[in-house]
Amino acid sequence: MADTEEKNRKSRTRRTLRDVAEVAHVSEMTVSRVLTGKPGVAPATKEKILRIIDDLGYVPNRLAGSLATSRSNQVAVIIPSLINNVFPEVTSGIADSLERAGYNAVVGITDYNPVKEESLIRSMMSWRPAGFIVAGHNSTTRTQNMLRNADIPVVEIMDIPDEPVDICIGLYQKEAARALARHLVAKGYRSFGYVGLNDRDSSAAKRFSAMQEILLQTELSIDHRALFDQPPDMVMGKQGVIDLLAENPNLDVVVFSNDTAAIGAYMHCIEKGIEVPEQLAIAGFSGLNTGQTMPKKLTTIATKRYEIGRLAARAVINELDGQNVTRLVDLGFELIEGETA
Amino acid sequence: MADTEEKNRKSRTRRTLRDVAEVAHVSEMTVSRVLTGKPGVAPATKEKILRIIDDLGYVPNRLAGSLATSRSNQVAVIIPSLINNVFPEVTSGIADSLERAGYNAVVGITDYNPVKEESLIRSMMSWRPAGFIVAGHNSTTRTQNMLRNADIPVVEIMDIPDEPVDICIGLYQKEAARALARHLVAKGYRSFGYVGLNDRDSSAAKRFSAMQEILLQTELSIDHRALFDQPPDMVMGKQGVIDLLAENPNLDVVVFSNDTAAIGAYMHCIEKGIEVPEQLAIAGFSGLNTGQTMPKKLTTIATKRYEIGRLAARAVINELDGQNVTRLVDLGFELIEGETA
DNA sequence: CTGAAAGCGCTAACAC
DNA sequence: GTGTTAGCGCTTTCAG
Repeated sequence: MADTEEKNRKSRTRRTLRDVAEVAHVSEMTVSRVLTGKPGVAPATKEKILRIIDDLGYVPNRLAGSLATSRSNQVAVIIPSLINNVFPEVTSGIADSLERAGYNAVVGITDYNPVKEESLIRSMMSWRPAGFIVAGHNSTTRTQNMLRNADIPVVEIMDIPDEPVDICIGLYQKEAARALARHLVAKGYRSFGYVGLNDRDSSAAKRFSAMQEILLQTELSIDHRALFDQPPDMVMGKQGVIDLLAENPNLDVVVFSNDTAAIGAYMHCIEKGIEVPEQLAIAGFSGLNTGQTMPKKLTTIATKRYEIGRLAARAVINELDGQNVTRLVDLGFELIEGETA
Repeated sequence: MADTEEKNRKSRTRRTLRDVAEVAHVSEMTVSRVLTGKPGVAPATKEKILRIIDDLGYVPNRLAGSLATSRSNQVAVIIPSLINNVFPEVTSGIADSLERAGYNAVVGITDYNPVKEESLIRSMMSWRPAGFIVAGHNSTTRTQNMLRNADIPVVEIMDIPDEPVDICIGLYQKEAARALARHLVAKGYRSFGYVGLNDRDSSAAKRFSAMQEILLQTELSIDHRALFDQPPDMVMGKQGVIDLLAENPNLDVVVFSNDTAAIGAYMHCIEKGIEVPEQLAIAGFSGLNTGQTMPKKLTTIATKRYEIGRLAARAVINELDGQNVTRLVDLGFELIEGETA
């Protein structure tokens, strides 16, 4: 217990630079220099100041600092959901990478709601973060404008949009969806079902229409859909497949908007003795670990989630550093030809 | 495109209250009143100001605002990891609940590292957040002191610690672990294995020792452990069970520090034709959806993750509002007697 | 209903 | 090496 006098009583008013300066018999500037690691402070003074800072339990006030410098170490991160397993992974990549460079992530969750997204971004903008990383592009026009007019790095991730605000890092969702559709057609499936979140999830919607396109080329189409109002988790995947089979027992294959839902459906099949893929094939999207650890590996599209996050954070940092940053990074995807489709 | 003059050129220097005030021919104070929703502004003036704000695309600077008021709408959230499925769920609960009250979550990830935790908390503290929500208590003494001396609400979540900093919401991990241990003993298992993260995960460590205590009462003990250096995911759960069985093929039951790992192990058993629970029983911890959707429901301890998050956020908000807040909320746990143990 | 003055805690830009 | 001055953009307080 190295408490100085004040014991554990919560200090009514926090200490300031001034307090430190007074105790050290130096000016505030000198303390500031020590704090910001600026050169030009005598080693002895520096040491004394550091000791006093520690003694006093002084914590700098970055509100004041940032206001004065108009620089911040906070990076705003906007994601649709944390329940959809994809986003914790990209967020981890972002947070790890930011943290290594002394930045913090301020995470906002839009719940796939464009209105929420807009107000969230507006609110975060008011903290004057160093940059923005945005996943999901349900963006309203106002959101787009805000991002375009922000004089800070903006990185869009996951889906590469048609008209990027600035930097973007991810993959062409449509291409990925097409690859999956082609694979399924080639495998000989003919009667398609789909389970996903409703149109709020624009990335998934994009993928769905891309798959339709491909199927139509061979006079096929996804005729049966089970859409939910929440990001599909395992329970919904299961429910989705039940609904679809009730609607059309002859379904060949069901595509799920994410792996988690697909896994739920697969579990259901194991339980009910439905042979996968002989009786019913299953395909997901994401390439989560979970799907690849199942007794039968899930057929899916693997994306580089952690890596996307990591690179997005790097892009923000490098852009702030004035380095040359590639505006568009396509990390691609990998079709995992598993055993479920 | 409702851009006023400046088109899409990024405005070099952001607009300020003053800009708005000048255009509106009023003082900054009047604009400020409108912005903060304070009464005492003529409806006409108010309307005009609002229009101008919109035209100008003015975004308030909360750094300045917070500095002036020493109030903030940011709540710092400290969690060990986003990969461990438990934390996205509590974080969702927190974010949802905060957002509804106009607050934002600033999420920091400690990676189960006390040193990182300390520096993270210090860094977040310097933003003068409205409150702190902390999960995981690997806390160093300095961390504890920082939190104790912060004159803002601090809520510890998940595990109820022996010496709470202030408010805490969660469950007694030890009790939960004991309940599980008793169940397994009652079921007749005698040869125990354990798979988990190493001691960095203090909650899991706590649970482990609590289980040992119970087992020792009947002259049993967990003799075989597979510890990893990362939060156990499915792949590790699988690897863990392989390692343990290699070490001791007569193992009755393996306890995993989380459901995800347990599921990985279960998948392995299905694959290898190991009968669960006849040949090998499996138990997890958390009660994730995934485990309960498997063909055989996972035996585990269910915790109220989303709810803990939700209540933690409410506690911060209510405390800030000066309402009476219960200092200790035990949300308990539920032993799920699944089919795997 | 509106405005003027002072200051939140820090740092940039100069002096010395 | 160190100090002084002037703000960053907002809000509080008090006047009118």
